[in-house]
Amino acid sequence: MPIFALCDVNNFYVSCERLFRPDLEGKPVIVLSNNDGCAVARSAEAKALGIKMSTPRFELDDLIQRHEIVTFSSNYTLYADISQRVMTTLEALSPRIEIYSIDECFADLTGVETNHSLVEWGRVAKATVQKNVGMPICVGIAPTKTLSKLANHAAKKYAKTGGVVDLTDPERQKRLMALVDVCDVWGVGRRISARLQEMGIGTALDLAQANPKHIRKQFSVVLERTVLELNGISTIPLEPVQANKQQILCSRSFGKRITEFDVAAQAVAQFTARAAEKLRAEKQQCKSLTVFIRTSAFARDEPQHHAQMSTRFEHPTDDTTELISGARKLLRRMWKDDRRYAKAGIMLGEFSEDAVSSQLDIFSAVPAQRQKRAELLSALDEINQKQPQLIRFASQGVKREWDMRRDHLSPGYTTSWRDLPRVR
DNA sequence: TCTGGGGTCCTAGGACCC
DNA sequence: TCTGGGGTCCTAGGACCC
Repeated sequence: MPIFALCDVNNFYVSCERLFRPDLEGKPVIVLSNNDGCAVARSAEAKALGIKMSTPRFELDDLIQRHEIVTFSSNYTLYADISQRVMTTLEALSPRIEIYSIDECFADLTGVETNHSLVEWGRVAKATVQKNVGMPICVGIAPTKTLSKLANHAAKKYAKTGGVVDLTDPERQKRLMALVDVCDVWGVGRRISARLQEMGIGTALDLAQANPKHIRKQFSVVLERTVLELNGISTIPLEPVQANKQQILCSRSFGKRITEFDVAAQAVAQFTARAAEKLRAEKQQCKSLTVFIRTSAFARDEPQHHAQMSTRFEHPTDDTTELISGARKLLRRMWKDDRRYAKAGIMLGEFSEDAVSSQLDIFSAVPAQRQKRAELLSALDEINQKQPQLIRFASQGVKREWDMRRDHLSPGYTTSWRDLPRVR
C-alpha cells in the first residue's frame, strides 16, 4: 500500500512576503493577482476579517483602510525562487516527490513503517522547512492522494494537530470525512458539488459511500476515481518526473481597456515573445498558434466580443519572429474597432522535440540559416534570463500603455542584486 | 473606474471512412 | 427505388486544480 504525504505551505505568497518583512507577523496581509485584480493569498488575520479568496480588490478598499491591511502585488519571481528552496529541502527528506504546484508537493512515504514514524516524518519535514527556508508548512499523510489532501485540510484547520495529520487509520478517515463538506474534497468543484448536494450527498463520507459505478454514469470516470480514493484505493499514482507540457499559454488582462489595433498588436507580440521563450526553455517547437481577445464580461452594457483563432505552421517552429507575425495576422482578422478590449492571450500547441538541436548531433545538413537563427535566439534567451526583457522585438512596443498594474510590488529580494535586503 | 493566469483531463458530437 | 452502422479521429467546451 502506498503512503502519500501532502506538504503544502500555509498562505504561500503571504509567507514569502513576510519572510523579508518580519514586521508583518501578526498583521493582516493580502497578495493580489496579476493586474492587482483579486486577493489570491490572505494571512490568517486577513481571513479572520472575512476576506474570501478571489475577492476583487476594489471591493476591499474600505476594509483595507479600516484595518490597515498590508497589500502586495504578486511577485512571482520571488515566489518561484522560495518554492524551489522548499522543494529542494523536502526532496532531501524523501527521494521521491512530485511537485504538484508552486506551494505543494506529494512525497512518497512508502517504506516508512510504523504510524509513529509517519507522524514523526511529518514533524521533521515541517521543522526542517521552517528552519532552512523560513516557510510554515502543513503535512497530511494517507494511503491515497485524495485522502492526503483531506488530511492536510485537517492539519491546517485544527491547531491541536500541530500541522501534521496521519490519516492512515480507516476509522479516523471516516470520522474526518463525516465532518468535511463534499465541496472541500479534492476534485469536487462548484458545479459538481451543487449536483451532489441535490442528490443528498453533502459530506465527504456521503461521497465515499456512494456507488462508484453510479457516480461514473452520472458524472465521469474522474469522480469515480475520487470515490475509490476516498475509500483508500489509490488510483492516482505519484508522478515524480514532470511530463512535457502540451500547451503554453500567455495571457493578460490589460492595465486599461484597449481600443486601438496597434496597441493590442504590441501586447500580443509581447505575450508571443514570452511564450516562445518558455517554448525554447522546454526544448520544444510548436506547430499551432492560437490568439484570443475579449472584452470585459463585467461590462454588461457594452458590446461584447470574444474571439479566438488558430493557425498551423508548415514546419514546427520556436522562432519568435515567425510566431509574432502569425499572431498579428490572426489578431487582424478578429479585430473590431468599436470594442473596448480587456484581455488577450496566445497559446502554443502541438509540440515536437526541438528539431535543430536534436538534428545538430544526428545530421550535419541543417540549413545554415536555421542554425544561425537558433543561435541568435539562444543568445537572446541567455541575456534576457539575466535581465528580463532587456532585449525585445520592436513589435513589442516601447510605451506599453497596456501593461498590467502592479502598484504594490515588493523587491526581488532573492533574485536581483539591486534588491538584496540590507542588514543594518 | 477597478474583477488573475496557467495548466490538465474528459466528454459529446460531428466528420469521415469503409 | 432502395438510403446502415460501426469505428476512429478531431475539436470545442466544460470541469477541475492551484
